[in-house]
Amino acid sequence: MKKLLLIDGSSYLYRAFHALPDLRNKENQPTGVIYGVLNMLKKIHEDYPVDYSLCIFDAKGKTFRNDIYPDYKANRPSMPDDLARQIEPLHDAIQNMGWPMLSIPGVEADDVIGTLCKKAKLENIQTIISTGDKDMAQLVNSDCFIINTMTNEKLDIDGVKNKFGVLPEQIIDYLTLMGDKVDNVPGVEKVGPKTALKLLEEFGSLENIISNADAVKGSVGENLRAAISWLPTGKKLITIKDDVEIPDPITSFIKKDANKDKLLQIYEKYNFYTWIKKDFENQNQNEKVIKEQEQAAKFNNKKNYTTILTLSNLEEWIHDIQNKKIFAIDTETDSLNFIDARLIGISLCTSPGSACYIPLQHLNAEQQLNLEQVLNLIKPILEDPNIKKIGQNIKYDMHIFKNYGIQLNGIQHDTMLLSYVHDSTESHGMNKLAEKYLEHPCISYEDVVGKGTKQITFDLVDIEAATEYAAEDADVTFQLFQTLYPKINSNEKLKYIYENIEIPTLISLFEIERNGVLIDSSKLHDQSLKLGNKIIEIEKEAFKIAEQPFNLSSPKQLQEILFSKLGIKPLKKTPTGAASTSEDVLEELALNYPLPKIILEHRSLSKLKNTYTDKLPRMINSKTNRVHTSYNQAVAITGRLASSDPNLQNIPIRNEEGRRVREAFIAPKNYQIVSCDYSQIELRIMAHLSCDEGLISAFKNNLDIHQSTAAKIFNLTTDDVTKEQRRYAKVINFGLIYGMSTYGLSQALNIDRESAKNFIEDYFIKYPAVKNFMDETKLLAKEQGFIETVFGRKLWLREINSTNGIRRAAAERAAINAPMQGTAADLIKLSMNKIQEWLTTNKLQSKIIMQVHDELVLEVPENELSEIQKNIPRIMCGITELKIPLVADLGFGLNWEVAH
DNA sequence: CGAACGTCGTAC
DNA sequence: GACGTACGACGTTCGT
Repeated sequence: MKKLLLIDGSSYLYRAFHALPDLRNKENQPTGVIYGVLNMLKKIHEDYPVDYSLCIFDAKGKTFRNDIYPDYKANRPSMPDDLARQIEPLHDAIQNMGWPMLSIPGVEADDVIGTLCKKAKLENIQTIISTGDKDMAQLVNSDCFIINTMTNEKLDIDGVKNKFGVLPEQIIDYLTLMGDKVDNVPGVEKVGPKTALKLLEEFGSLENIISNADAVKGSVGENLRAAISWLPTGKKLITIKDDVEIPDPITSFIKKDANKDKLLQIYEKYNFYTWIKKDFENQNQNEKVIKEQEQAAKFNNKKNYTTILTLSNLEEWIHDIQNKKIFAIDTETDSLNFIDARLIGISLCTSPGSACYIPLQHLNAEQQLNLEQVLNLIKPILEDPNIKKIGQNIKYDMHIFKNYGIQLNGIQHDTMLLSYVHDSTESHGMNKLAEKYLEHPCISYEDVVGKGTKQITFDLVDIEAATEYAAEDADVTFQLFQTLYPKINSNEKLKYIYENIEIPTLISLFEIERNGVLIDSSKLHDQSLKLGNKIIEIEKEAFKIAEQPFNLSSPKQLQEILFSKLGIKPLKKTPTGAASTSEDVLEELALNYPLPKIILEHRSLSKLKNTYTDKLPRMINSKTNRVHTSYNQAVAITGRLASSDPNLQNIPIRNEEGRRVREAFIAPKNYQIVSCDYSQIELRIMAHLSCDEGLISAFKNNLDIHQSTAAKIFNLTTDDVTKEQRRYAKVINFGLIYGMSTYGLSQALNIDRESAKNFIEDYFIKYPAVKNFMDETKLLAKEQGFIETVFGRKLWLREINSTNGIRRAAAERAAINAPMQGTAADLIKLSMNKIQEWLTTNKLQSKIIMQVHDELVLEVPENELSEIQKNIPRIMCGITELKIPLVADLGFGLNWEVAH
């Protein structure tokens, strides 16, 4: 049976107008309805593939219903101008999409639909009506059902019966009794759904009700009798016509090819950039292929695992690897600290299911090959760039081999990074990946070495168990690669991110981590002593005020002292309902009480001491005398790096005392610390993404962006901007990047919400494209479930359509922030890789020693300083072309504090 | 005694 | 609930 889809375009119009934000293009023309209706049309066509389809709109002017009843729809306000202006362009767009469209004067869209519905049934064609209008329920029959696109509710005969309690053929009578407020059609006074249903159940039809009107008791009966003369007219108004003159046969309602040139023009004119990408770059194909592969993948459970105990066996494996030229590798060690870790064993896998484990430094082993001998034999294949390696977090294995003088070359794939690029929001641990993609539960590390106090190091694991565990790791890595790589390889953008950003970043990070940072531990030690003394003084003072000793770092005890003992009123609650003692609360309380101020001081000092001045010296490696942080490349969902053990990306800078920690990040003798950071990188990216002319010109003219923003929103010349006004503008600028609300801004600026709201409104008036960018980003995220960075990194936002408002709002903020934070992350990774490559090819002694999101820190021999000064900013600024210039500021000195 | 959680604070 | 992304210190609670 052929199918016909009839779309009530007019009901779409109003829905799009009210449901969507006031989107506008660059000429300030409203575009939300055009976007919304097209979007709904795209979706319905996708969800209901049919043979024929037609989109019907109401024609302009009066209809036959006005002749019957002059007050028909008389209560309707005339169409808002912003909506009316979008109708022509919308019709134009629909026609260029190739979708058949129709409007017939003198009747409503409903009547056209009703007529076609009847025609279709006669021609044995099934009809699907897409509308939100309940009146259409009268059209439902065994070959016709209604789909409400908004609610996804399907109304067939049973659906109508369930929803209204009456059959489709009774709907006209039912509605006639109730009347229709929206269309200004009266019914029987005081009769609503319940009463109408009851009457129909009793008498079956309107005619029967009328002829039995005298039998109806009470006020319902009175009202009914009063309405009798009206009801036939009401029925005429509510009945959808089925005999409209329609020029074309149903068989002519076939989708034509889209006029791509025109469509592209339209998309450009109305700023539907996301559709330009979607409709003109064919990525749907890829996604289908990926889905198929996903279903095919399962763990190959052959598990042919061998322990290598003889040289001849080892040589066979090496030979096999030389032939295959690609293999998975994993190392077992006795420590997570990559500098100190000793190599306990190596596992290799050359094809699914067959893997080996080479025990090297197991204690209590009956038999085991000699470490040096094995390393000498496999060194050539490990260092051969033409023999490709696959690993899971292979940066770690690179370090382990480096500890034995082996440079792991030919790094082709890292399954952790494949997973990260594929979907950064998932976890990328090997066991999780194996479960997800191979449906294979791995032996867990804890199963092998135990946990807690009973945990042993890997060298104490017996070789049989070690083989089962370690060989499986290599096997799983190989199989994960086989499953994951096609997902990346089939998508141009993700392939770019993986091959041109993440894999090279892995290598750069290996170098940076290996280089380490020189720390002046005696300086930090001095600072710790001073801080310790101050902290003791402060504690004494606090005890005096509280009239008792207590733990100043215990929020719970502090709550007790402040809010019970001293009787101070709590200002805020924590998410769990306890009285908050957070900084902003204490700050406010400090205006009236002495203790909060002391607590704040204590918090600040003990944070410094515990987290930095005490911790950093302890992290100095005794072999290298340097601090080697770990950069985790696969935790931050936006594409940023994260640093840990120790975290070098949150060293204090914002106040004097904290800043002094940076003085302990020093250059070796005859070296300088060089710091080069991108200026206002995220705001620049916002300017690029939003195409806002005001922002772009500010950056092109190299203005102080916060000052320039202040001048705009306060209507001043830049010279007249006060420091306070600049501060406000700065908070707004940063708030925007984070999707800050009026509440957030009011808190940050300590102003009332009304003023905060005004600030944001003023901002958006002055920077309209920014507003538009944010609305469109949110819409796009809702529509496709993810957003992309400029370079095509994909970030999924699964909560974006959550029914939980709080979660949804959080996802919306994340959606706004992600393209900016993520693009910035892409940029600095690209720069870092290029700089690392440039240093290597030019055989410079300078080393990158840290990355802090928008900043690269280097250790530079004095004789290379001028070359570094010249080239690092050059590379960073030229890494890509955006609509705004990139600016990188460089500083240098004997320590990081001076350099930055 | 350690794991898990809550709260707070540091960076960009 | 309210500003995005991280890491980590400390205290508390809970279960072994």
